[in-house]
Amino acid sequence: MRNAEFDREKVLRAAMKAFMHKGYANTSMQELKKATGLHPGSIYCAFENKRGLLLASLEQYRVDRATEFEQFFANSNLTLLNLKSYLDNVVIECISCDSAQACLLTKALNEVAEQDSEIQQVITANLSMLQQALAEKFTQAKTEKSISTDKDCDHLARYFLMGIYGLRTFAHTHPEAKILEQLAEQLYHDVSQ
Amino acid sequence: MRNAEFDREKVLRAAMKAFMHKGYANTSMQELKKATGLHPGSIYCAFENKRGLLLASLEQYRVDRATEFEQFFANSNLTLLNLKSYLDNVVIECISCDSAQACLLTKALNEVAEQDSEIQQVITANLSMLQQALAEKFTQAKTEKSISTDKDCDHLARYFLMGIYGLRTFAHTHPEAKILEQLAEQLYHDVSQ
DNA sequence: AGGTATCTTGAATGTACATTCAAGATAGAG
DNA sequence: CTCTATCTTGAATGTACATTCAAGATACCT
Repeated sequence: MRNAEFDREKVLRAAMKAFMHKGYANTSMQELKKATGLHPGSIYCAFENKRGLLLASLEQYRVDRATEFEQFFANSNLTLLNLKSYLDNVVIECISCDSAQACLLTKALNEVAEQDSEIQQVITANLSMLQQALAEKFTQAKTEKSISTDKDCDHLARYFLMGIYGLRTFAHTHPEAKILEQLAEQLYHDVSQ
Repeated sequence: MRNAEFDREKVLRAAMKAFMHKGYANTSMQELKKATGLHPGSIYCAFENKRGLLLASLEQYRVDRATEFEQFFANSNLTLLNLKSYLDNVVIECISCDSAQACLLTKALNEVAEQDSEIQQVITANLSMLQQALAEKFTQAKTEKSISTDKDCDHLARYFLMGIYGLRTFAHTHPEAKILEQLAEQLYHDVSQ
């Protein structure tokens, strides 16, 4: 008997980073080897192939993001303020201009989902989970009386998420802090008034 | 003497369609040959290489979209209503689920701009032009007294564009007409109130 | 300490691709 | 009608890639 030597989570996070930085097709096996420290043989043994590595990375991304999400809402009953923090964090990621901070889900959605319905489904499921988690937070904010609008919480969550997608794309061409903050500010206003 | 036989605009629109559908890296020269009707040699003679074809396609896309944009604002003094029509048209394109109706600029921005600063610049310039054109329309809507907000028109244009980016991404996972229309409706409301 | 099952390694493989180029075709000039 | 400059064709080229696999290394069990 002998166990694998590598740390699966570390490997997947490295692969995630590489895919986010250069995209799926443009990340060669050699680059994945360099990024993960795993030789091709090991990658194929552990994940079947490059596509399997992407699928595993997407799953790890989901887990990591879900954890991160809960942390934003852990320390307070002021759910609406936490939603603001969550949004501010997106802006910070956008400003950092670190392409490794992009969203693996939207990146992969643009590049590979069109050609691969399984990956399409995985990504859609992940984003739907995020959307539902946001809807719950909006519902909570309503019961806390922080939001007085009569709009549907599912709708608010969708609009908020749409804004985040838009913000990320916008940042690709205009990564100026002030402008992104202004946009986020209005988005926050429009979902909370 | 002898002139080229192919119609440059037709070829570029076919290439555009192919790139929008499958992305840049995943569209092989063979597929481009099938799409454009041009043999590899002709493509290389006319556009230098595959990247040159993308650049030329991006330029044709800019021209086509600028024409289309002006048409939306040609027939009326009710600029605000025309902005609504423009937005509704984005929703219609999203609903059609025809990936060839996606936005070549955002698609290329996601896939290649990160690795190629010239293409990055071209796309950024194109999107900035659209943003500025939108800002002018918002200014006009204000002088027509259709908009009473004291918000900066440049800001309104950016927010509107951000919403469109978000809408397009959102549609990839939820191409349901009703939901997209609802989101567009709120976006319109938030920029026009 | 020895045996073995499993993991790791990285060179070898085949494939798919962008790109080239020389032969063939054709429009227009004279 | 002939000639030639230019365009068109598509097979040939070299490269870069994902994937495989057999040899080597190593941890665990007895």
